[in-house]
Amino acid sequence: MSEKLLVTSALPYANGSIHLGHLVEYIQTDIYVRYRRSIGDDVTYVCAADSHGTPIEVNAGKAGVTPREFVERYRTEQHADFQRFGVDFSTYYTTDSEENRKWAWRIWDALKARGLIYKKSVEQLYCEKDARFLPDRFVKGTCPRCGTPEQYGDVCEKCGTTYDPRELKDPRCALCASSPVVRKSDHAYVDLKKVEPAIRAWVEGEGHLDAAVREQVKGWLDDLQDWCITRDAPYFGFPVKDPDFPGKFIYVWLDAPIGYLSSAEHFFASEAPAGERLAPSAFEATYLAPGSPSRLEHFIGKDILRFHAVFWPAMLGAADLKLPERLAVHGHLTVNGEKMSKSRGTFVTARTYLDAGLDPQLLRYYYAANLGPGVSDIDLSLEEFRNRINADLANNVANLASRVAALVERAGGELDGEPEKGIADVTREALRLALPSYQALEYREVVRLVNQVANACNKRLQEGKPWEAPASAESRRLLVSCARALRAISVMLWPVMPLFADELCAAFGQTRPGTWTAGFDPFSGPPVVARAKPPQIARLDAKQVARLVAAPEAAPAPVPATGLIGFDDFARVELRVALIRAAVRVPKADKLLQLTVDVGEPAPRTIVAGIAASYPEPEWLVGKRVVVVANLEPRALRGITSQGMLLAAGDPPRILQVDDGIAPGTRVK
RNA sequence: GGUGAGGUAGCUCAGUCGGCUAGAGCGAGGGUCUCAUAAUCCCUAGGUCGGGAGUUCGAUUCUCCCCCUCACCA
Repeated sequence: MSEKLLVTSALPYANGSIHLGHLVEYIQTDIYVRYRRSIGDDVTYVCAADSHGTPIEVNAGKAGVTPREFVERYRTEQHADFQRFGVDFSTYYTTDSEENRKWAWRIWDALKARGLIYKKSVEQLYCEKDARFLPDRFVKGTCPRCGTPEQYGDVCEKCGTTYDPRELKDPRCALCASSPVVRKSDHAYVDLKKVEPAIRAWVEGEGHLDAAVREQVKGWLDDLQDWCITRDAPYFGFPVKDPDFPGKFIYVWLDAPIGYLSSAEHFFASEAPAGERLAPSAFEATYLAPGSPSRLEHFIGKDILRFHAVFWPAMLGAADLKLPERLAVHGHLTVNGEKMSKSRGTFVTARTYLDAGLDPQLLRYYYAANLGPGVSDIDLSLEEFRNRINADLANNVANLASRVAALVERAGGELDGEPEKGIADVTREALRLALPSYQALEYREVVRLVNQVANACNKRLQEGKPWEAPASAESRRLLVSCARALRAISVMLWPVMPLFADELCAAFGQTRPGTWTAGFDPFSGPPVVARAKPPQIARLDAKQVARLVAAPEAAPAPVPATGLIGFDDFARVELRVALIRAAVRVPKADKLLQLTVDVGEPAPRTIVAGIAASYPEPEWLVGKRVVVVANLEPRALRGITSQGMLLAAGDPPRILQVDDGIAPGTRVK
């Protein structure tokens, strides 16, 4: 009965922080994964940082670190953010891995062996100063149609015209502002027309795509354009091994989806629990081979549909791998009805949400309440968010739990017995309908069902007035009915709000079934007791929600009038003990020393400190222990990236030393 | 310009394989209980189902034309 699934969310580009728009997808996927696990399926949920491409290569350079370091920083941050929102990946790997290199080369070879790759010479803009070809978004110029200046190389924001970067008037390199020249280069193209029938068969296959999406994709298939899969150096990515394309790199969009496979392979080979590991060959036989006993499901946003519905099946098919059982496509997030925008302050990051003091489960609930299987955008209206949470969770569900708990307490002892028919019918029906709704990604429907059950209970309490005689047989029966209906709510809501659901069940001494099946009956089970206070959902007020869209670039955190800071402010500063390994003067700088310090991490850090005046012989510092701010944003001083700051005092400043007994890396509290 | 999706109560949406008085939740107005988080529960919306034409005994649901919104593409 139980199925094996490999489920993926799109791989976030390791070039920025996670925002609420990303979270629509990861929460949608995570809810599905949890639903599947709760019905007893064996789900591996794979994700990774998409680590290649020109923007990463360029931005790493600007930050003064290697692309690999740059990517790793974002990968770590992204993974932590996802975890805070309850997104339960089996693994969060990277596309810049040996496994992925191997898979990318294998798929290239497969495309080649099928005769799908051909060479074409193309003209592109080339910046002689930076010695690189310029991708569309690295060119700025004047729109050839409407004359608007400062437009990117692919599309005019003003008039919406799309064009070739070569058509721009006064093109400029976005990096150095010099004028690019046109230069030719040979590139590899995939001849998609040759595999069009196979792609079409998959697209039209039952259950693979939502109807509206399918129509969209079929439109593309009628006029397939070939796909360029190489890029010129400098590029952060895998080199092409094929001797026909010397010096070229594999385009990031070829190796990104391959990251699904390589990350899963990596998980089974080295991260899975000991008893569940699979060697690459066994993994492939179980999850990737045609006819293998598992489902492959991808969740993506509509913006990357073409890559997943056209290119990806072509790649998999060429490599004799099975095609996905489902491609679930969602719409974008708007905030207060508009595209997220930094200038309007509606570009809300995961951190901003958490910093506003909001429970991540509330966002999960709101998304669930608005998510269906279609591609329509969902809007995070602050007003609606607040209404939804207050009306459904605080007033209806959590308040029901709260009143039932108080009454169970007054009824005394353990309660058991047959439920009231009315409540039982509504509840069983809701459970029955919730299963297929989850399967169909109709989370809106599940949320509706949950509220229907809570509403039926609230209504009966109002009629039955069990507070007048809590210990009477009728009251006890009603309370058992409500407590167990809450158990059903816990089961239905668990994929959306796992912590809340677990607490809800436990509060009445109830349990969630190990496996939620159609046969599960919430009305037979352990007796109802008032074991713990049920979980609370505090009503949100407008002020709290408004913190999400606080004015952009707002004044630095307002210091309270007293000049005091809260503990939280202090806790955000990560102070650690560091051991100085080396210290040298920074050339042409009177005050700066470049220090190499050990802060208990695998690699030492470089810190530039303005303490040279006090230490004419920098070597004296070697072996000393100091305190550094470890989570300070890296900053370049005199061309050297300083990864932190050390505490010093006086004028000229001298270091604050630490006892020898304290190990490098120890957190200072 | 092409392709695709969509336009139903103030808001978010459901629905009709053509048919009795077109539904839900939220918001708003009025009332109610007091176990509960000023929560619950009850009543109140009369919306040309984007516009027009056609098919039909009958269309919001089918056909055609038009308008508008969104997405993708050239």
